[in-house]
Amino acid sequence: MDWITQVAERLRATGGRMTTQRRLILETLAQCTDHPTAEEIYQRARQRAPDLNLSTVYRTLRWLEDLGVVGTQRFEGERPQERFDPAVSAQPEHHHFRCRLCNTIIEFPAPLLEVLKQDFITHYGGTIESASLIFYGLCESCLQKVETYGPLSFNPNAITGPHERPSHSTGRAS
Amino acid sequence: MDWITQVAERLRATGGRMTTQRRLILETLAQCTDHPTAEEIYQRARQRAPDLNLSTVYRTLRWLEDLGVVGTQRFEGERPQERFDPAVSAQPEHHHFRCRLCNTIIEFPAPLLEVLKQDFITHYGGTIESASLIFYGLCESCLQKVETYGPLSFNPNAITGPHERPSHSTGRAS
DNA sequence: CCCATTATTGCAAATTATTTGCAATTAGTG
DNA sequence: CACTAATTGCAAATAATTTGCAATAATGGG
Ligand SMILES: [Mn+2]
Ligand SMILES: [Mn+2]
Ligand SMILES: [Zn+2]
Ligand SMILES: [Zn+2]
Repeated sequence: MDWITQVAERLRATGGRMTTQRRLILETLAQCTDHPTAEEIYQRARQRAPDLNLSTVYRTLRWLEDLGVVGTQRFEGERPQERFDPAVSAQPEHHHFRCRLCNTIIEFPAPLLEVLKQDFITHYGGTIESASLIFYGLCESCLQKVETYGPLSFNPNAITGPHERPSHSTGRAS
Repeated sequence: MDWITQVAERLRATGGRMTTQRRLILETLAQCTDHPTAEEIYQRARQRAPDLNLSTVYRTLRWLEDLGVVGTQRFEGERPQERFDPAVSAQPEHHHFRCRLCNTIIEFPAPLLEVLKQDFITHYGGTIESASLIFYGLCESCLQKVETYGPLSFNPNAITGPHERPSHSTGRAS
């Protein structure tokens, strides 16, 4: 039984219905190797069903989030938008490195984190149910480029557009 | 020389001006022991200067962010709003635990994280410039309560209001 | 296979967080 | 004290996400 059928069954079990849209979104997610935004998932899915609606994408994603089928991530320095992580079912506890220049994301396991969790609990008590660890820096390839060509002051892959926060302005004229 | 004067000097050094509003916001931040949102900082500061404007708060916070005087944090399960961290200058590398029930945040140092960073770099190369680690779970006191009274299905301290995401709804009637 | 029930969709409008343009104000400088 | 550029307040723009509702479609039973 494949992933989609599995999810579908969990859905049915709670009185939910498997619809064309949901199947499409699941198929789209299954093909992701990245951490797309709702909008990106919407655009990818829409290529096969142009009348799919963004609300449906959001609703489906929230539902999958509740089911633990997708995770959500927010990365610093980005527009305040949520990114979805279809990989959580495959690798339940993985963490993220994000390159400040090319925005590449590397997923990695961190078994050592358990020690940190234990450490915390010994000091402060309580329980830890989940953890989010994000490293920010330069990926190997960007590091090479910087070493070769000197520091880049700009982000070559930066998403541009209004409502960005490129380098701070208090309003003074340039 | 106190913290505010220090920040003020850094500001001057780049052609900035120290204004009443900025001083007020800095004083407000200096008194924070938590991780307030822009709105919260605005409300606290406004008690002393009712005509302070929220835009000014945002602009000042972004400026402080660039200076590395405040940090920003986003916690899972919250409204998608940014929280500001006035403690970064005092404790440059500290991390966060957030209680799922009472929303308490505990700050803690994690020197062991260096090992994890090294581990990562040995595997994938590149460099790590910063790291964000957040633990989610139950704080000691909530854990006690749960053990005594049984699991609470609701969050006693939850921020409520529209645009929340309380427990997922696909739109079906209840 | 068709019907009834009700979950789900598409659409448009609402919400909320954050940013921005601009004219009026003000800090810093001499 | 006057000048100039930085900053503010205000209102409006932007953008991500959610929601109400009528129309549509999935499921289960007859
Ligand atoms: Mn991932
Ligand atoms: Mn903190
Ligand atoms: Zn890179
Ligand atoms: Zn607690």
